[in-house]
Amino acid sequence: MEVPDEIPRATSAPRVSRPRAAIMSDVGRLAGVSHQTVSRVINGSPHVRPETRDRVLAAMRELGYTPNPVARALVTGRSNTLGVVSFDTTLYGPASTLLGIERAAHEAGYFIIIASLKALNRVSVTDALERLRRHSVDGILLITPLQDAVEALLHAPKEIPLVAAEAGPEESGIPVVQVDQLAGATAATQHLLELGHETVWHIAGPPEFLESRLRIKGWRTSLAEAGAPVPEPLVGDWSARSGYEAGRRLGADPAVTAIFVGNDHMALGVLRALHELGRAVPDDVSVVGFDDIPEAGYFLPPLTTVRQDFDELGAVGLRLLVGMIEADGPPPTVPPVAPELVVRASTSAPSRVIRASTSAPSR
Amino acid sequence: MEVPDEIPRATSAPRVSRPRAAIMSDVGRLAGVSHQTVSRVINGSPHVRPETRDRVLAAMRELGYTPNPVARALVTGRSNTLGVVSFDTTLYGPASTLLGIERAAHEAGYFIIIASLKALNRVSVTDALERLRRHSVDGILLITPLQDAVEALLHAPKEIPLVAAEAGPEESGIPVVQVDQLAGATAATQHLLELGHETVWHIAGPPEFLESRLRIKGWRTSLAEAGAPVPEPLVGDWSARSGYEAGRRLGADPAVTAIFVGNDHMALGVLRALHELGRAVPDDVSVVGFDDIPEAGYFLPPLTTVRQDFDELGAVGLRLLVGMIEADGPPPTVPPVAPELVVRASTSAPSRVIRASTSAPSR
DNA sequence: GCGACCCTCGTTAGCGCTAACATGCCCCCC
DNA sequence: GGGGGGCATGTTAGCGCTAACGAGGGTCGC
Repeated sequence: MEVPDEIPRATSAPRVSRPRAAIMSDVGRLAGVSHQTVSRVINGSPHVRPETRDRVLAAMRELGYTPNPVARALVTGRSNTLGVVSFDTTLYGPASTLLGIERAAHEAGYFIIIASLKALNRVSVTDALERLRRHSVDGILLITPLQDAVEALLHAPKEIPLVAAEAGPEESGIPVVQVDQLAGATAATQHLLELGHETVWHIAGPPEFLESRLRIKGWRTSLAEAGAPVPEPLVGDWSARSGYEAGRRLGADPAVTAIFVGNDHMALGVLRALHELGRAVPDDVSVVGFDDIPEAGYFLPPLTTVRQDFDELGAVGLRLLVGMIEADGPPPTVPPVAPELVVRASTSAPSRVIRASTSAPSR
Repeated sequence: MEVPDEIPRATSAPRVSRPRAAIMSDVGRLAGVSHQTVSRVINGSPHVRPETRDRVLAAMRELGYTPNPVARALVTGRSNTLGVVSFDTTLYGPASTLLGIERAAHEAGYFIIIASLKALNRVSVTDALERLRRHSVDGILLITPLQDAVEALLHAPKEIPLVAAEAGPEESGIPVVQVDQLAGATAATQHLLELGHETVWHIAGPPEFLESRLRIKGWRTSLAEAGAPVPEPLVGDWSARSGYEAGRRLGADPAVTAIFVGNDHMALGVLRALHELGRAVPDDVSVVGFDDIPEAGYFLPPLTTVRQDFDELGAVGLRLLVGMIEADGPPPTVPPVAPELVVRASTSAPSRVIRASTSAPSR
């Protein structure tokens, strides 16, 4: 090995790695081969004699050598790094998806580099894509639940593999992974309808979110198919606070006996509003949420909700992306991840049906 | 400009960037200077005539040139990328801290590359550090709330700037940013004591977590200082479920009138357990949480809790790290982020004090 | 028995950039 | 007015790696 000399430097700058890390030629020298042969061993070339390979491997071990990914990226244009464009938010969905992505990336041997955006619009998404591309990521995964982002994707560069998560229909030609929102909303609405409720009210998420629209659509369709009246949906912003406010309004109307809420956090606010109004859940009003956050089972009462497996979603997205990168073929279409209705204690048959000012026993 | 030729390739592999991205020499050629001058312009060297600079800038714009960060990283060893070692979990604290880090990194012009770990132990942390280092990150931020991780840090490489978040005392000589756990636990406990409770029970987080220990310590000290009896703390795992179980046990004891819970999620479980046991909150039992998650204000009843500004914590940590990288000096000591007691509706004076089997009015 | 061919290596040339030195050139001073 | 000293630039040499080609030696065929 080289002398790990301790030459006192004139500059006080703490030079990185005093015992400078071994490079390929060091390994080659120690193993008595050229650096190129070392490269062959590392990249699993078949044209290396087994005993040479062993010598190289031993030398690598002895020197504690690991290849420099940056140098490799410079020449190959590949970096074993994936970009994730994420909407800057604490929202449960994107955060959990990110987690699933990370986990799967780690398993697939990729690093994740994150570009988190304050706003999701055409300019910011395009910019993030470009920055990531310049960092020579091998592919990019987008967590882009907003309509505006979809528009940016229409003009996305074609040279780099892209996968969008939670990004709605494949208008952009970019492969999409998503949870089946329609199925989820339908399951929630039908559950309430089957319980005997005359109709189901809805507190939706912000209209910019594709999920909001899809859930509204699923809810509305189910209602229409059942011949139930379709009330005007209220709109929240996913927060418990907005759910609380919507809950106060809805709870004041005695005709309301069943509410399908756009997510669990808003549902929590609804629960509190209903409690304050003296409306018992589920006896007076049934409530269904969406997401199945880990706490949902501990609400008062435990919340019936639609489970979205974000972790799985992220993993599916990542595997699709890695597949596109490594197989280099056309992206396969991935079926949406199925949501699951989790029935707990916030829903029951209506004890009575009150319409406007008329009250009558149900059925 | 070169001819962006469309030579049909023998290989069917979709070669990246057909109209190959401009490089420095392209810009130089167009501006009539050498590539080195372009480099000078980019790096803000003062030794460039203003009109030359303008010509170069114009050429860059015309070609849509952006420097290749990988090539730059190879030669400088710096990449404008920061590594984050994060405990693989959905825990609110680490997740929020990560978010704060991202936000601040973006502002500081850095990318974040994440190494998320399944387990936090010496081997995994050391390995993550090494992998990140090889990717030539400029610095590493660790979100390592576990004791085991601290031990790994003791043997961390010294060549690369490191900052630990939520990592307890600076045993390792690595600068740490954290929320003042002792102050938070003290505030919670004293609040309950001042309300007139004889003592305060505690449901702690897992003992591997440094925060758990610190909060126990703060709680215990406050109790001791007030001359209040110190009950044995129960132990949960941060989940609502574990809080529920601990709550069932504690709630069954009529002597328990005040509980300081290690985090809000467990507090939610406690609230449900108490509700099931017919113990009113706050009339029969007061409950204080920790974290102030966004939903805490919508629990039934709204939860009194200790607010930790994780977002700020992440930002502070990142700024410290960037400071270390760019100033190259010794890391300044950063004061812990102050927690804040948020009083809501889950705490009140005890309506009566019941000791073991004796009942007597409070004071 | 000799050319064709494959296997196993080595040598060379970059990837796109920055660092270090070299080169003119103008200005200024004694 | 000639040399020293900036200034603005160009030239060269890498960073550590892979790709492309080349070379030596053995094997096989006819």
